[in-house]
Amino acid sequence: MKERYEFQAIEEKWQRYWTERQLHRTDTDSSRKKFYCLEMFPYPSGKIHMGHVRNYAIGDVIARYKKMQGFSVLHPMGWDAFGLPAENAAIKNNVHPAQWTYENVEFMKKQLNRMGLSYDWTREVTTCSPEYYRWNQWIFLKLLERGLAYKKASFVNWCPDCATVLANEQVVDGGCWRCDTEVIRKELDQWFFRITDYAEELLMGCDELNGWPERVVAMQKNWIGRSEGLEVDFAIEGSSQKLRIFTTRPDTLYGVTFMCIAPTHPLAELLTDDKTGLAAIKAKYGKEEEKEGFNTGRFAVNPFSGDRIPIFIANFVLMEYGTGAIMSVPAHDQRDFEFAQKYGLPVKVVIEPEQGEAASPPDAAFEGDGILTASAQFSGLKSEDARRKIIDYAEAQKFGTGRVHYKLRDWGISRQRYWGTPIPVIYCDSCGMVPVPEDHLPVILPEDARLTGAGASPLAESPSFLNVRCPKCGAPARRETDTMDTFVDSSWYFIRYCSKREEEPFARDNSDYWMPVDQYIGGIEHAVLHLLYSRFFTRALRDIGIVGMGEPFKNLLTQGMVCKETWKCAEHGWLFPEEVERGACSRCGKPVARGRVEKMSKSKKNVIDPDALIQRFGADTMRLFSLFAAPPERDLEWSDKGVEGASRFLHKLWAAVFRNIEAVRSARTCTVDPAALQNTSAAALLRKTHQTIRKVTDDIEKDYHFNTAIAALMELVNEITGFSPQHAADRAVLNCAIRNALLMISPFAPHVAEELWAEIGEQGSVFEHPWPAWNPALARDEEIELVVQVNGRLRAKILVPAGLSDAAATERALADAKVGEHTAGKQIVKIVVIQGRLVNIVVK
RNA sequence: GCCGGUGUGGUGGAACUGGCAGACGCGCCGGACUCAAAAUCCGGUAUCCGCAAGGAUGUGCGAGUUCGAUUCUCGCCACCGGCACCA
Repeated sequence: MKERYEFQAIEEKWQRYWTERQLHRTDTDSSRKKFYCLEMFPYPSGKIHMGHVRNYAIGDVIARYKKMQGFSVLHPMGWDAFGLPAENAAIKNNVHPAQWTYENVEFMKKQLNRMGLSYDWTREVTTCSPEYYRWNQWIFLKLLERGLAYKKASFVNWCPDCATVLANEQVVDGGCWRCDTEVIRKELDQWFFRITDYAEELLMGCDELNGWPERVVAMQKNWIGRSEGLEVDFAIEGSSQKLRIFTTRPDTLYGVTFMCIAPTHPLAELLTDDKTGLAAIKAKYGKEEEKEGFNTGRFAVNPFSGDRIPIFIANFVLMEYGTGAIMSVPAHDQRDFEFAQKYGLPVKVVIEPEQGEAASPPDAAFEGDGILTASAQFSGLKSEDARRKIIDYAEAQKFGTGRVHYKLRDWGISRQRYWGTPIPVIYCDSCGMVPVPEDHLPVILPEDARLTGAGASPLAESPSFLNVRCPKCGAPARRETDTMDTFVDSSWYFIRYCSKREEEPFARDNSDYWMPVDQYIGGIEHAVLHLLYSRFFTRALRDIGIVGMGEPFKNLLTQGMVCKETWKCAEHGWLFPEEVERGACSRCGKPVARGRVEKMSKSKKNVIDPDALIQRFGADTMRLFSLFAAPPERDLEWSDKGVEGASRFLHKLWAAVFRNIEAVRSARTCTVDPAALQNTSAAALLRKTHQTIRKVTDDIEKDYHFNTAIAALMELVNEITGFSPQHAADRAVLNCAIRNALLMISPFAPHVAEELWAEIGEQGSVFEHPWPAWNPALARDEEIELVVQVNGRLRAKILVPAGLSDAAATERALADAKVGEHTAGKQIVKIVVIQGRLVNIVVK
C-alpha cells in the first residue's frame, strides 16, 4: 500500500473497472424493488459547469446509496441536444449543428465519467437523433388525433430586420438580441398543445405532490391560476350583440358604473368609429405605466340593476384572459378606481366593511369582503353568501353562468428554426393539412439547409425538405416547416430511459416497472415550465394508453445554486479568480474590489472550471466538497479553502488506513464481543461506529442531508485516527470501524473507497456490499451527561448511567454541590425530568 | 400588491418531536516537528466582566405561551426568489 493518497491513478483505475465490469448497468427485474433516480439532463453547451457537478454529485450519492440498500436502481443520463446555441454556433463558425452538438456530447460525457458518476450509459438518449425525435413526431400525431394539438393564429415576437421569429428570451429590453431592432408583435399561424384541457387535473394533482418542495408546488398552482366566478352577458344598447364579461366578484355587480373591453376585443371595431383613437389605445395595450382608455359613447345595460353604463376601450384589459371584457366597480377594485378618477366616472359603494365605517368620500377602493348594500334583494348578505346566491340567480334568469378560468394558456410549440424536431404535417392543395403517416416517420432534418440567421425558417428554404408528395392523393405538396419547442423533447425523456435503446420507448412492461421517477433532481429554474409540461405529457400519454400513470415525479429535489464572490478591477472590469493576485489585478496591478457573492456565471467571471479542479484535487474531493458545504437545496458558496478541507479529509482517511493496514488485514473479522472490551477506548470506538451508521443512514434518508452525514463520517475518522490497537479485540474493532467507514464514504467518494476497500483485503467492488446496519445495543451510550438546570438555567452537568430512573436522576441532581448553591434557602416548587437529557429544578 | 423562502460565532453551516446553542469544516491563536518554511500532528477559539473560580449576555427586532423557545403563537424589520393591470 502506498503511503500517500494519490488520486490520479486511483480514479482512472476504478472508472475503468466499473466500465469493464458494467457495474452500472440495470435491467428490468420485476422481482426486486426499484428505485428510479434521475437528474435533469444537460444541454450540451460544450463543457460541464459547477451547477452540473453539484446536481450530478447529489444524484450519484442517492443512486449508489439506494443500490447498496438493495434496490434495483435506474440511473440514466442523456442530452437535451436540440436548441438555439447549436444553430448560432453553426452560423458563426460554419459547422453543422449536428457536428457541433455531437462533439460537445462526446467531450461532456468524458467529463461526467471523470467525475465517477454511476450512469447506465446503455440507456443514453440524445434528443437530436432521429431515433429519439421520431417519437416526438409520433406523440405529436397521437395528440393531433385526439385534438390535443391544433393550429391557430397567434402573436409572436418578430424582428423586422432579421425577418425572423424570436423566442421570449431573445427579446432584450424590447429589442432583438442580435441587432437591437425593436421587436414587433406579428400574427402567425402556430401549433399549440391543448394543455388547458388538463388545467384542472394538473391543479388537483398538485395536492398529491407531497415529495416536492412546497414553493415549487405553489409556483405550479400560481401558474395554472384558477379563479372561480361568474360570466354575465350585458346587453348593448342599439345592438343585438351582447357583451360578455367575467368577474370573480359577483357580489359587487350592483356597483358597476362602467365597462371596459380590450382594444383587441372583436367588438372594439364595432363599437367605435374613432379608428385613430382605437389605434392609439392598441399601441398602449398591455403597457403597465398607465391605464388609458376612451369612451365609445355606447352603453350597456346591467341585467341585475337595469343601470345604463358607458362602455370604454381600455389598454389594461387583456384579451387573453377571461372574456376580454370586464365590468368596472371603482368602489371595490383599485384599478377601476384609478380609471374612474382619471375619467371622472361615478363611484358606487355596494360593500360595507363588517367593522367600521367605509371612508367617505373614499380615497381608495375597498377590495375586501363585507356586507352588501344598495344591491336590491341581496343587500344585507355577506359577500361570500351573496356570490353564491347571485350566481344562482344569474343562472336561473339565464343571463349568466358560474365559470372557472385559468391563467394557464395553451402551449405554443412552433419554432421557426432549424435545430429542432420537424412537425410531421404536410399541406396539400386539394387535401388540406395531412398528418405524416406513422410508417413514414421519422421526418428527418435535411442536411442541405442553409443557416444564415436571417430570413424565414431554414426548412422553408430547403427544397429537398419542403417538397413532398401528398400521402393521401400523391399530388405535389409542402411540408410544415416549423420545428417543435425543445421543451417537447424533455417532456417525456424520462419515459424513454425506462426502455433500452434498441427497444421501443413505450414497452409497458418497462415503464410500468420503472415509472414514476422516485427521485428527480435539478435546478429551481425549471420549477414551472419543464415540470408542468412533463406532468401534462405524462397524463396525455396515459390517456393515449401508453403509460400507466399520470404523475411522473414522485419526489423532487431542487438543488441550490453554486455561488462565488466576484472581483472587479477599475480598468479591466470583472476578473476571473486566477486574474486576482494578492488583491490586485494581474494585468494592471491595480487593487481589485470584492463584489457580492453571486451565482457563478461567465458574465461575472466568478467561475471555477470543474476540469481544473479534478486535475488538482481529484473527483472525490470535488464531489465531497460540493456535498459538504451546504445541504443540497440551499445555495452553496464556493470556497477554495473548503475544497482543501475536503481534500485533507481524504488524505486523513488514507493515512488512518495506512497506519493500521497490517492490524486491519490481520483481524479479518468484524465480530467483537462487546463484553470483553469493558470500558476501553475500543468500546468507545465500537460505539462511535454504530452511532455513525445510525446518523449517516438517518441523514441520508431524511431529506438527503449529506453535509451532516459527512460531518459524522469526519468525526468517525477522527476517532479512528486517535485510536491505537493493542490486542486482537482492538484490531477487530478497528477493522469494523474502518470497514463501515469505507462503506459509508463510498457513495460520496467512490474511487478512494474502492481503493481502500481493496487494500484492507476485501474482494470485489465496495458497491456490491450492502449498506451497513447499526446495532442499537452497541450504539447506546453507557453513560450520559445529564444537564441540571435551576429555573431553566444550566448549573451543572453530571455523568450518570444511561437508563437511570427519574427518581434516581432527581436525587443525583439535588446532590450536586453546584446545584445546592443555587437551591439553598429556597423552596422547590417543581422538578421536571426529561429521560436521558435533563433535570430542571424550579425554586422560589 | 400577492405567494414562498431565509435571517444563528470571524466564516460555510449544526441542533431529535419544545430540553446543553454553535456539531463538522474553514479561518485565526498557541504548541510540537524543522536550520527555516510548507505540509502534518496536538491544543484553544460566541461576546462581555474577572488573575481565576465563576458570573452575565447571546440564534434579525418586539411581545406572548411554557419550568424551559433557534424551535410554537402574534406583530414588525431586512434580504432573496417567483408571480403580477389575471377582472
